[in-house]
Amino acid sequence: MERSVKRSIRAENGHLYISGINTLSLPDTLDCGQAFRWKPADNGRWQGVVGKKVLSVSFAEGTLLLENTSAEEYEKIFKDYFDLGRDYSSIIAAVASDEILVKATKDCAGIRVLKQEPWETLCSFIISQNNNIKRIKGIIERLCETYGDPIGDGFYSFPPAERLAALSAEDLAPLRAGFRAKYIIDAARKVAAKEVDFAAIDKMDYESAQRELMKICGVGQKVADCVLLFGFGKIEAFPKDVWIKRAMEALFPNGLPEKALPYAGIVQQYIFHYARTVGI
DNA sequence: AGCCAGGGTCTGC
DNA sequence: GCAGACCATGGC
Repeated sequence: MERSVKRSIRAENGHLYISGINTLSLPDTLDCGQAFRWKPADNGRWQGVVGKKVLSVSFAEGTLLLENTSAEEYEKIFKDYFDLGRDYSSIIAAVASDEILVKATKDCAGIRVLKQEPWETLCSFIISQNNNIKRIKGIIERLCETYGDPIGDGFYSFPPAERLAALSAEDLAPLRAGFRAKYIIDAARKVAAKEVDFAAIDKMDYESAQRELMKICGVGQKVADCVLLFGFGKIEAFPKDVWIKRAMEALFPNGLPEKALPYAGIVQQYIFHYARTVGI
C-alpha cells in the first residue's frame, strides 16, 4: 500500500488543500450515476450537498481543494466521503492482468466510490428503478426542494426519513416519481422506526445487510447493492443494472476475473463507465 | 413515435 | 425458481 506521492493537508483562508492524490476525476466521480446532486460550477468547481453543508470542490495537479472547511471536518466527514483512505492505483494495478479491465479502467481511472449518507442513498436508488439518470436527478431535486431545508446557494438538505415518514404517497405527487412514491414512504417509515437499522446494517456481513434492506418494499437486490456500495462502503457489492448485465454478458460471460472479486464494487464502476461511454 | 431507463412486485406456472 | 405483465414518467 505505498503511494508514489505523499499525501499532505494544508489549510489556507478557510479552505483546505489535500495534495498527493494520484487517482481522482471529479466529473467521472461526481457524475457517474452514483450520486445525483452534484453540479458543475464556474472555474472547474463542483458543488454538492454533503450532510447539511453546501460543499464546493475542485481538483488540479493532484490537489483537491475543499472550500470553506476545516481539517477537523475533513477528517470526520469528507475523507470518507471521497474515499481518500483507499489506494485506487493499487486496485487498478491488481486487476491489470486482465486485458478487458485494462481497457475498462483506461478512460476512467479517476472514478472513486463515494461513501454517501445511507438514507439519501437508499432513497435515491429507490427512485432510480426503471428510470434514467436525468430524470432521477430531477425527482431528487424536487424532493429536496419540497421537503428539505434551504441551506444556501439554492441548495437544500436531503429530507430526513423521520420527516417523510409522517407523509403519504400522495404528498409526494409534486415529485412526479410515479409508482416509486409509495416505496419512498415505506422506506422512510421503516428507517425512522429502525425496523431497518442502519447502525446494525453497518456491522453486518454483506448477505445479511442485503436481506435487511430488502425488507423495504421496492428494494430488491440491485437497489440494495447500490445502497451497500455507495452508502455503506461495502465494496463486495456488485449492483447489476441493465448496463452491467449487458456488459457482463458480452465481456465476462463466466463472471468477473478472480483478481477483481475483492474489489467487485469498484470494478463495477469502471465497467459501468466503459459500457456507457465506449459501448460494448 | 416508440423504445428505453442504475427494477420490483405480483401472478401463474 | 422463473417468465411475463405491469407499474408512472419523461428522455432521447
